[in-house]
Amino acid sequence: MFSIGDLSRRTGVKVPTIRYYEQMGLLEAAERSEGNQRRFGKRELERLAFIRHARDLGLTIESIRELIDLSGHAEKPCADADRIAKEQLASVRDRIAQLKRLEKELERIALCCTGETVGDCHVIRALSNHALCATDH
Amino acid sequence: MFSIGDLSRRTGVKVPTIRYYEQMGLLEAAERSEGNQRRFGKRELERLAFIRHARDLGLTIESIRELIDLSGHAEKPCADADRIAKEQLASVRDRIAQLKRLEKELERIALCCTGETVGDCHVIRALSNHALCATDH
DNA sequence: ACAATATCTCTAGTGGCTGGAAGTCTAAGG
DNA sequence: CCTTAGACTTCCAGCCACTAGAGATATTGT
Repeated sequence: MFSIGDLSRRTGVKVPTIRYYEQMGLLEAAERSEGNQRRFGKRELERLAFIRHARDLGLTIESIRELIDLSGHAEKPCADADRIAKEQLASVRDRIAQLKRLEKELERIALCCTGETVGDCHVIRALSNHALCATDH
Repeated sequence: MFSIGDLSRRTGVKVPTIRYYEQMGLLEAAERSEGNQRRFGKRELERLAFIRHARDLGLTIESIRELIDLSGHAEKPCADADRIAKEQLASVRDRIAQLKRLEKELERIALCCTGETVGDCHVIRALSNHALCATDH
C-alpha cells in the first residue's frame, strides 16, 4: 500500500493529475487511510501506467475510459479496442501531414529573412499576404 | 464599410472569433454604427487576414501580438519577427518528430490486432505493458 | 409596418491538466 | 510523548483559443 506521492513517483504522473483521473472515473475511488488519505496497491499502479501510456499516445480521456470498460469484459470481441487504436493512428497521421505543410510554409517564410528592418521584413510581408503561400491552409 | 458578418464571410473567421480577437487586442476596437454595431474597412480586413494566416501557421495569440507591434515600427530591425518565425518552425519540427514516434508505436499496436476477444487483445495488452514499446515516450 | 435575420453583451463551457489556499494527517527525530 | 516538517486533503481558479447560448437590440428586405 502506498500513498499518492509514492504512486506519483513510481509512475511519473503528478499528484493532482492522479486525483484528476480519479475524478474523471479512469481510476476507481481509492481506499483511504484512517486519516482519509488515499492508499493504492499494485492494481492501481498498473492501471495508472496503462492510462499514462495511452495518454502519451495521444488518446483522449474518453477513449481511455472506453478501453478500460472493454478490458473489464475479456470475452467480448476486441473490434472496439482495435477501432480506437486505428482511429488514433489515422488522426496522428493527419496531424503529421498538416504539420508538414506548415513546416514547408514556415521554412519559406522564416529562412528568407535578410536581416533588414521591419519595413521590408519577409516574415511580416508573407504573413500579410496569403497569396505568397505555396500551399493552401 | 462592412458588418462583422461580412467580415466573417470574407475571411472565413467566425463572428465570435472576430470579437474574441478584438478583446485580446489583436484587432483595434472597431468603429460603431449608430446602433452600436461594429463596422470594418479594408485595413481591418487585412489585419484579420494576417491574424488568420498566422494562426493557421500555429502562432500563438501572444506571438501575433508581438508581430503586430513590430509591424507598427517599420524602422526597427526585423530580428524579432525572424526569431518568432524560426521558433515556430522549430516547434513544428519538434511536434512532427514526436508524432512520428507515436505513429510508429500506434502502428505496432493497432495493426497487430488479430480480431479475437478483448481477453487477448493486442491493443489492450500493449497499452498495459509499456515494456512492449519500441521507443521511449 | 413588420418579419426575418444579424448583431450586441455577458456568461459559461471545452480538454487536460496545473497551481494555490487553507486546513488535516503522518512519519521521523529528540 | 511531543514537535515539526512535509505530505496529504478539498475546493476553486486559471491556462489556451475558441465556441455556444441567452436575452436584448439593430438592420434589412418586402
